[in-house]
Amino acid sequence: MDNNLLDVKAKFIRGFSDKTRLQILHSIQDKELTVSQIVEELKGNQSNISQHLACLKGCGIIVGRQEGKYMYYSLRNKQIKQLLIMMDVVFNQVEEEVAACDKNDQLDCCRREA
Amino acid sequence: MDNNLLDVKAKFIRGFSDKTRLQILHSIQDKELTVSQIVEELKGNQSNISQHLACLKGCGIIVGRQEGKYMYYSLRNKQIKQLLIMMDVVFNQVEEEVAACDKNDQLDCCRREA
DNA sequence: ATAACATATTAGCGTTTGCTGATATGTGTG
DNA sequence: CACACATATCAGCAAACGCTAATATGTTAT
Repeated sequence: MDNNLLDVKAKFIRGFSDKTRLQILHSIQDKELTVSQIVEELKGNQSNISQHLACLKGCGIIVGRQEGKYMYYSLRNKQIKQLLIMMDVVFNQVEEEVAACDKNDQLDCCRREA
Repeated sequence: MDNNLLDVKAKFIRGFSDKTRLQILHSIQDKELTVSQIVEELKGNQSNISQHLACLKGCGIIVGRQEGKYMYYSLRNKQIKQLLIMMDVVFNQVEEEVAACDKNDQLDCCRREA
């Protein structure tokens, strides 16, 4: 794969790799929501959520649709939803596997502090 | 979802969100490889690759198997491979979609410098 | 035009990340 | 044992990230 494309792909995936963004994605998994609705749902900070939305949009993961003074966000397409579901499934699987089999092979990515 | 579990899930996904790690995963997608084989294949730095392997292992994405003085790494299970493939497919789709339809909605995640 | 609301953007910060180079650990071999 | 080789870990640094608070932009209603 083209070297630069690989960078873009990494950035694409990084879009999914944050707790707040995962929460946002979950909240709009099946319905469009307004920024303020998302802020409300996550009990988050407006600026913070807005930045994460910009990130997700920049990654191609979500799309925005302006309607009046509201901005509605939703997943870009069905495949993104499927990917989210699959990430979930595989993650849960791995979690179980790790918990059940390898007591010494804990999930604790990179330099995760205690 | 439990708040902490969501953090772990984010870390899990973060495992996939780096160019070098994507390259490593690609190189061991269908076969086990030794650290030095991976270093060779990516033309990378041994320390660097080793750290990325530790990260991938900590994320539960890959597993290591020692054999003599060699350490063989491979994907943890078939589902990880499927997830990788699906990430690929969805990413390519999004890329096309963005390139074809929304000239103004460029893929350029978060604060990606020029 | 002004006011009120919804969202985006900016600045500054502390933390985390990824890299390199040096060093440590581990494993087989003479 | 000493030695070579394979891998892991550490230290230090620069860049990227995520957060908050403040401010700017945009949209509707009065």
